[in-house]
Parts: sequence; structure tokens; C-alpha cells
Amino acid sequence: MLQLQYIKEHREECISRLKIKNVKDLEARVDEILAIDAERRALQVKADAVKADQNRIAKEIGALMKEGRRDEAEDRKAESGKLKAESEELASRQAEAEQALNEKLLSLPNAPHPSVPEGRSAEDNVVVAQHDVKINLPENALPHWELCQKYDIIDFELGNKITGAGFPVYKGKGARLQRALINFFLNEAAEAGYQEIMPPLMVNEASGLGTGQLPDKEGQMYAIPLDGFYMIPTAEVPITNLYRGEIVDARRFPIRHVGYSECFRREAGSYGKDVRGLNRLHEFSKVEIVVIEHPDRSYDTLEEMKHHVGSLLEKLGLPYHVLKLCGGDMSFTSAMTFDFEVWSAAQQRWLEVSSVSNFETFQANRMKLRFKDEAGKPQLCHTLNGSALALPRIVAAILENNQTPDGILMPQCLVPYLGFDRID
RNA sequence: GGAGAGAUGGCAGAGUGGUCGAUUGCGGCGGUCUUGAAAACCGUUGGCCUGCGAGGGUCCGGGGGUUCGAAUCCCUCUCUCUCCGCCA
Repeated sequence: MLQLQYIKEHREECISRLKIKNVKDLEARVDEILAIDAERRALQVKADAVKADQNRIAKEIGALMKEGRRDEAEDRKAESGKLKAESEELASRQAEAEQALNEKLLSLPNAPHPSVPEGRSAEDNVVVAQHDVKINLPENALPHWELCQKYDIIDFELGNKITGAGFPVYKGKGARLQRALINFFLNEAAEAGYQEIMPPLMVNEASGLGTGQLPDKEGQMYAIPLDGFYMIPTAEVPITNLYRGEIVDARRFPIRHVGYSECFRREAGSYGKDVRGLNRLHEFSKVEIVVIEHPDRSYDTLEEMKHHVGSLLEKLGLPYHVLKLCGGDMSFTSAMTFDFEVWSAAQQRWLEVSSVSNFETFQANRMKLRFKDEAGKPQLCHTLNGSALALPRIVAAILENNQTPDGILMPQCLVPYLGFDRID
């Protein structure tokens, strides 16, 4: 969530930044927050004064009792009793104001960086980079779901049987390809300085709140109500929450992590050709990079992360472009996001395989993730993350783009991990 | 799943109704000494809210209660540890 202090001190700037995200009733919501905060502070000043009186009297009673002046102590007790009622009343009003303030703040999205383009939908995203690769498709090129069947490497029907739609079963060379990609991505990230984490695949509610999945995207996660857990939609959740509530040593910046996990998403409301084959799944594998960074350096780090993601796609020999998301297409939590899309030649469409974002202090504020600045004062860190990479659509593009009459050729960089160079 | 013990500051560990935001040790930071370092010695060392400031308030796992007053007493939840059972 946004920092209250920022909203207070930069109301105009805050509103103009949020406008880009097409927030409804924006000014009214911001002003309501400011009003509730003012009320809350006024209540606290009053409550503190009453409390101070109570504390003083309680000490006096202690002293009087020690000296054996019981009558005077009893007078004091009566006095304190009156204050108690007043103090309880003030405290409960203050708690109400605090809760209201918190709810309002929690429901306000992150303010986009001033350079984020305006726009309503994905149509308005801006292509900022393009990397072409020549593709020679055979005459009778097949979409990946037919290739999966032809070579018996990914079985969607079997997944339906044992779980349901969107839970494919990888077989033989298809399974081996998954494992190879995961290892390739993890090794590349390790070489780039990211420490590997293998996180739990279920998290508690506090973690969901920390990274912003809760409360507003609750319906997107699979829940385990009996134990109060959620299946993670991305490794971002457990890895970023590793630092929840911490005051980290500024000398550790940037804190770079990479982790592979299965990701679980309900994807309620999805349908049609978008969900065909590997295009959209309920469970998929992803390698994620997460960085905790000093606010002054976070946008440089975002560039480094983009560079890392781009280098992976280039090694895999996939054509891709990079989109800078417009305000209307950005996530609730992000201040700036770049999407990487690969060209899937047989489907003739772009598939999103990575999303790299800077959240600035939005997540850090929710999870109280801080560092000490030069003056020794705690400040919020910036958090960033990006897919590096999500497997299914990478697999779809590899299968489609590299198909030949003699089988599907594997990218050279994967051969050492695979132990074969083609699927046939 | 059954039985028991526990949760205090970065860590360890005192504190069982009043002057305790909390003894002490370690660690951290600053200094003295030293060519430098170590050792030794001295000092210092939490977060949050509020206030221009002085200051005030708050926090001893979470929530609730008793009391003029709670780290300390009561209830409850969560978590951790030990033993038994089960198990990869």
C-alpha cells in the first residue's frame, strides 16, 4: 500500500500518478483517507493526554500506599476511575478510525511511475524492444497441443482424469524438457548473482497480504481453509515474504534471489482459445527472480532484471518483444511493469512469458520491510520481481517454432540438460 | 493424534502486581591504548504512533479479562520444544 506520509505530503502528485491507473472516484478516495487520518491523530492526542494522567495517578497511588496514606490513595482511585471510562471511549474510537484508514489504504492501488504511459487496456501497451529470429515453419505446421499429442510428450486428457482441466501431465521427453528448462533457468540466474531459494508452495494469510494477493485477489488463489493456507500463485509470494518485518542491513543491497516453484492459479473467468493447450494452466512451473533494493537504485536494477530475462530468450533462440505496460493494464501492486512476449509461430500469436516489475515501497510498506539509512533511521525498501521464466508458453513456442519434418529441434543451450537434441 | 514444557530487546537469558522499556552477558557502534590489529578498559546500543520541539503515548507471541496500576494474575488463540504414536 502507498505510504500515508507520501499521500499527505504529495496529494497532487499522488492523484496525478494514480489517474494513470484509471482509479474510480480517485480524489474523493484520497481526501477521505486524509480526513480519516486527521481524525485519528486528533483522537490519539486526546487519548494520550488522558493516558498520561492515568499513569501519573497510578504512580501516585503506589507511592501513597507505600507511605500508608490509604485515604488519600482511595481518593485518587476514584479520580482514576473516571479517567478510565474516558480513555476507553477514546481508544475505541481511535481503533475504529485506524481500521477504516487501513482498509482505505489497502484498497488503493500502487501509484505508477510518472513515465508509465496512459491507456485503458493491453492495446495501449508500448513496444519498447524487439528481438527477431528467423523461423522456417514447414507447410503443415501444427499448434503445440497437436505436437504434444503427436510426440506423446504432454497429455492433457490424463490431467483431466486425475485432477481437472489445466493440470497437464508431462511424459518422457516432455517431462525431461521441463526439468531441463528449470535447471537452465536456475543456473543462469545463479551465474547472474541470484541466490537460489526453494520455498514452501503454501503460504499463510500474512504472506498473501504482504505481497498484495490478499485481500483483493483472494479468488485467484487456491485456498486450504482447514489450515488457513493458500497455494502460491508465484514464488514471488514466499520469497519476498522471507523478509517480511525485517530491518535489513543496507550493505546487503541488492538482495537477489531466484526460486523455482509450481504456481497455482484458479484463473476464474478464463475461457476460449486463450486457454487452449499450454496457453493458460491452473498449475505450471516458473522460475522467479526477486530483488530487495535501495530506493535510489531500484530502477537500475529493473533494467538489469530485464536484461537477464532477455538474455534467456536469446539463448533459447526465441523471437520476442518487450512491452511497457500502460496504466490500465498494470497490476494493482506495480509501479512499473515490462512484459516479455514470445512469438508462437504456429498459433501466430504473442505469448506472455515474463512480467518484470518494480513495486517501489508498495509491498515493503505492507510487510514492513525496511533498512536503515545513513542517518540510522528505518526506511522502506523497494521490492522487484520478474519471471525468468514461466515454462508452459516457452515450451509452446519452442515446440511450434522449431518443428521440422524430422522432429522438433531443441535449442542448443538445453542439449546438455536434456541429453538429446530433438523430439521425434 | 496423545502427554508435558515454553514464547521477554539482534542473540542468549533474568525478572511472578507499583519507581521495569525492562538486570546481565554476547554481538553491534564510538572511544582510550597500539606502528596496525587483537586483548583490556570506558561509553553507547529497539520498534511504532504523535508533536516544530520539549515531551507524551505504545509494544515483553496474538486477542480478551481482573486491577487505581500487568512482562508478572485469569481466559483464549497461535506457534515452538520434549516424549509417545505414525511416517517419506
